[in-house]
Amino acid sequence: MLKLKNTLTRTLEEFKPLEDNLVRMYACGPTVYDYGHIGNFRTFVAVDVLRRYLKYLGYQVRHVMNITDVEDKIIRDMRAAGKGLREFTEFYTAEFLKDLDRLNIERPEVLPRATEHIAEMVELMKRLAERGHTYQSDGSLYFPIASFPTYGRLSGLKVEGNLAGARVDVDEYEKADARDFVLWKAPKEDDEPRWETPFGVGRPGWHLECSAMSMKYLGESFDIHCGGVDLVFPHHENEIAQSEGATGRPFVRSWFHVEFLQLEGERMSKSKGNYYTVRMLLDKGYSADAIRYLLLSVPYRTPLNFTLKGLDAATSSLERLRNFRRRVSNHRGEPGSNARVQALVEQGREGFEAGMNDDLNTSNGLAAVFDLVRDVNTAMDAGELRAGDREAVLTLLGKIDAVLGVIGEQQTELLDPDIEVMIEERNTARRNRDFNRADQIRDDLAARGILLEDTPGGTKWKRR
RNA sequence: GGCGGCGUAGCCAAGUGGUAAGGCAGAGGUCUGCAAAACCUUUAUUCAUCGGUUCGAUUCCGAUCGCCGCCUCCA
Repeated sequence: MLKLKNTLTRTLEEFKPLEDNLVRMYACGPTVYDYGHIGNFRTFVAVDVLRRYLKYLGYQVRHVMNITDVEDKIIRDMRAAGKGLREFTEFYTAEFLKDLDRLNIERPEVLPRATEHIAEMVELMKRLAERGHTYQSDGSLYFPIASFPTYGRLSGLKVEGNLAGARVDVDEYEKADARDFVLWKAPKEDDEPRWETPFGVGRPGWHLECSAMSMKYLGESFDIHCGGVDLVFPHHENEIAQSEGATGRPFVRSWFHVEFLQLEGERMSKSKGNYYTVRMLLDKGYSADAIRYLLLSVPYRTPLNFTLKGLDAATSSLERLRNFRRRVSNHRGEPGSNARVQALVEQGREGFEAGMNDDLNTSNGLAAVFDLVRDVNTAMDAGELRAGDREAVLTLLGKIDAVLGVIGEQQTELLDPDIEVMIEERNTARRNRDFNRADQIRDDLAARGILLEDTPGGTKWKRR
């Protein structure tokens, strides 16, 4: 039984969808004005592991992730780039999607763009206006938090306390109360993107987008809402106020917040150059799989220290998993199965699920996988693995990797004929105890990225 | 100042009121012509520091120090 920690209640709760077998989840996506960095992608990988594990458990998943394609920084940077809004945001949206693919992050079922949902936002504002949750000031529309008594429940920030004392001196808009937030923003300059609405000309506030789009695609109440911890306040707090203010119904059952990532023990900072994009790491020769592995190897609610040394370790760990699968695949065993090995497989499955069920504790899930690797390797060394066991191990490994998404597809490509010839020539040399010749061929192949292993079942090869 | 996360071996880290998972790296060994892969052994008398509760605390409580996040449309 999957248990998830819920930021709203601050407790570990048994997960059960509101509707039968369907899980409706929303994740706050990127603001497309620049390339994403690995801190951003920690969150998206964590959400991906969540959705994949839900599917592993047999749920159908409807996952929505917004693309914020109109916002202050976008406007600032598109001007600097001398581009139009659409042209500018399409570029970074495409780059974002490429990074999702590289990191083997499954596409959400729906990827709505804010600028394509202005009508829904207007509808939402109408409902809020009817219920007394809006006021107009200086051409913009605001949400008065005094109209929503439970404001602050998610973040635990007391309205009378910190919020009242928060710094508000450089506010650009006229608000009745410094804590109120904007729903619809009047343009500040002539060339800003804008839309005509009954609430005036302007563009949407960030919070409004997420409420409008999540409810459009998932309904007024849904199961899980995801995002980085930094979004708890004010973004998610405001989403709750807007959504529940408009519908009078509970917005989200469970809030899933991913902790921050540190880089080499320090805060990530673009201005200090202390950050990595996926592309930057690929250019350094690291694999996207290793990046994904490192990002998901630490439970999502724990701070993660991302280091290049850690990436090396992740690369080696992945290598171990792949070697294992290759070895099992190549294993020739007697027909039938061995009860002891079958028990190991069952133990591995249970261990993996126990870890994942505990609020997606991937550290413990992976520990169970590595225990399985060691125990099955030992069984193979002892000649205890039979054909049925091989299938059982591979099946389990496949199911687990459908969640982790790091091991990847089994290598099935064929070698070039001339390489086959070289391997054969080397084996002939070995039989004749001409080891100099044999080692020379092995070195030549290694230079071409083909690594050899001499096993009792013959010479095996792998790339890289 | 308020709220929250964290501080465990060289590195990344799990964890529980009863005596420290897993991965990487290191050392020794088995196997191998040599490798590779794999396996075995080994690497924290100790879990930031100081007090307290307890038969017993890394795990609970208090204080202190340090890192990170939010309180400003930043994952």
